[in-house]
Amino acid sequence: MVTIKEIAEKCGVSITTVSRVLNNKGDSISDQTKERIFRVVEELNYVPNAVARSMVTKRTNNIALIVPDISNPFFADIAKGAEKTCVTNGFHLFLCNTDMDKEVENEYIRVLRKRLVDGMIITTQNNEEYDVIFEEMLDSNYPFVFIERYSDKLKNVPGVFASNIEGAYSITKHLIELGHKDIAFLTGPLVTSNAHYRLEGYRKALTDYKLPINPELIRNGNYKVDGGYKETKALLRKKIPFTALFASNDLMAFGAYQAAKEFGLQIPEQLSIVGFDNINMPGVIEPQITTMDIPAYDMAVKATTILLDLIEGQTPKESKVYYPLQFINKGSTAPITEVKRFA
Amino acid sequence: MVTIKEIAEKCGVSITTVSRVLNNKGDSISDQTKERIFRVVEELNYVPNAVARSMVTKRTNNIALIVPDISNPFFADIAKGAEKTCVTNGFHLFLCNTDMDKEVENEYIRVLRKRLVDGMIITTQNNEEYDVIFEEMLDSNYPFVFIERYSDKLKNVPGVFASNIEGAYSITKHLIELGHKDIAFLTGPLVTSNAHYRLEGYRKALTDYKLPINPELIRNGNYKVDGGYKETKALLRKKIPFTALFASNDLMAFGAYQAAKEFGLQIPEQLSIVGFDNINMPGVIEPQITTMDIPAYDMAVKATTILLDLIEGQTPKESKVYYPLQFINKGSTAPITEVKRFA
DNA sequence: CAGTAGAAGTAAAACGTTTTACTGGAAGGA
DNA sequence: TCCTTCCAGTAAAACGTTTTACTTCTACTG
Repeated sequence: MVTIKEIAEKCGVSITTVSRVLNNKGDSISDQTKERIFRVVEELNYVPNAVARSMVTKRTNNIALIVPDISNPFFADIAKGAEKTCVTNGFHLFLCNTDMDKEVENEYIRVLRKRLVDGMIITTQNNEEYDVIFEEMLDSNYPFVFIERYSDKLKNVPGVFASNIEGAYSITKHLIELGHKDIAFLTGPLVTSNAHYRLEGYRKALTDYKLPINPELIRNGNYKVDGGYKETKALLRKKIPFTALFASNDLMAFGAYQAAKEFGLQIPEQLSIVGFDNINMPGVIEPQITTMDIPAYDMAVKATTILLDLIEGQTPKESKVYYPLQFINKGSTAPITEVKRFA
Repeated sequence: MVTIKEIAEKCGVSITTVSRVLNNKGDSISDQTKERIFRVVEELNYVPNAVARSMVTKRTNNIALIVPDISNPFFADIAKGAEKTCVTNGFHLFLCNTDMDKEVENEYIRVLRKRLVDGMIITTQNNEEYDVIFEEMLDSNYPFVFIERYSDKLKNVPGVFASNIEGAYSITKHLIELGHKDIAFLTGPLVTSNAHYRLEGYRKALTDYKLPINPELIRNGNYKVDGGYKETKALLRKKIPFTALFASNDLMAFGAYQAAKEFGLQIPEQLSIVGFDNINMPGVIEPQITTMDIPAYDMAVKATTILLDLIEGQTPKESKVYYPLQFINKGSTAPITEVKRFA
């Protein structure tokens, strides 16, 4: 590797001069010298060592985004928002995919925290047992931001959140108003706060409308297609009657749809299905799935902005932001009057 | 930030000792001292600075994977394979998503190359104009590997490739053998080598079977759903008759499917559709789309293994690997005899 | 008792930059 | 002529580690 020293030698100047020129701080370096340096840099194909640079500047200009499942378009949107914001601010984004594995998530956090990136954005996956890491990071003033990860113990961490309770409430209400009484619910992985909140919204709606909560209709999913499929199959096999199903995210709703189809059910005539997230999926099902839109991209932009403020040492204008969700009717629900109940 | 120096002072030992203990090189440090050091490290919440460490070891133990479109499940699979291989080898993977933007890709390469990562895996997106960067990297011995990116100018870069020509040939042959003569083709972005090869396979099959190549049936897509949709719509609107459509990847095939459905076409009765990649999509369409399976995960594992070898300074056993593809019939094609030709 | 080996540790260089505080000389002004 | 200012540039410290080569002491061997 060619270093700045070699450039300096070859140019017959000091390394200070080279450094200055290369960093555009050469207010008092003659044009000839500058030119000569640039020429030699080109010639020797010199690439400054960012690691050495970071050591003295204490900056990498990189941030990391930790996501549980990059194949979920919801997180792909988050990634895009974060990336865009980074790029327009001279930062770079490293994406870290944990595959919903706590250990992997933690390992990433541990590694990244060693100053490899200037800060991180962490999405979902709660793992209370590891909250201590965040407390340490908070103590040592390491900049990080949450997206959709809430913990009472970590109230002071800036974050960006969807109004999950309200969202789940309103989509459940939609089903109730169509006359549904037996509404199945697929949770997300209960290690995440949003999975809890969505369940809470569902429960609250049922309670407010004086409908019983049937624990048998509530099943634990994993926010993935296969989970939605499996749990719905299980529900259908058990023959507990239900006329609507609320999957905590769209991916599971897809799985539920598939399971229902295989069971020969017409959607929405025989079964209403709703999801959550409003992900942009190429899946060409008909009808598409009614859902709650979460402004993932905007949330990511906001989270990144907050993080960058933190990195610059500024207190961000808002450090906790809640986003309202929007009901998107795509036709996968129907009034119960039309329901031809399946056996 | 607490440094190794502070730990050393608080323990009343030299920093050498601390470093040794922390790196498990303390073959000759007494157990008491070790224990004391660990206690103080814990107490002060010391996190070694990876940047400083990297500077002397010249290693980061991180590699980067650059992908054009992380929302494409094909690349999500690649990412998983790479990540897995990294983790089992004590490395970490940073994912960089370029959104198919050459400039962004290049910026990433430029930044990463400054020793922020020990090497990189670069997938698709050719941009000949920038090949010079790779030549430089080759010259300076910077470790990198291609997945599905081929350039004659860069023959010496190790890489892992799908047998695109053969694959495209055989799936086209499948259509021809069903009696199709007018087979539309949606290309990928022609800045990628694999888009070219798939087109070549298609052409070759037509030629071998003495079928004319109709340029009007070949349209340039972008490997995304919207591209498949748009180009298929355009084809259908032009009323140039075709009875089969070969989309260069599954994402575009989804778009094509959607377009065809909107046109009221039955699939496969009125239009046979095939894709490429065999991505694992939740889209619950029926029939699913016949495709060529590319062993993305395995390819990524291989590419990562090669890269890690390179990083360790070993010459990898194989530095250019071609993977055969497998035809997967999912029922989206039908013999032409059944085709009720659309107007 | 001299010599040696091992145990437990240390001082200092090195990694490749940036940055702070300085220097030598030329030009300009009084 | 002397003083000041500006220009063009430099030396050296600093960043936080790892690593090489060394030291000191104790215990053991013959």
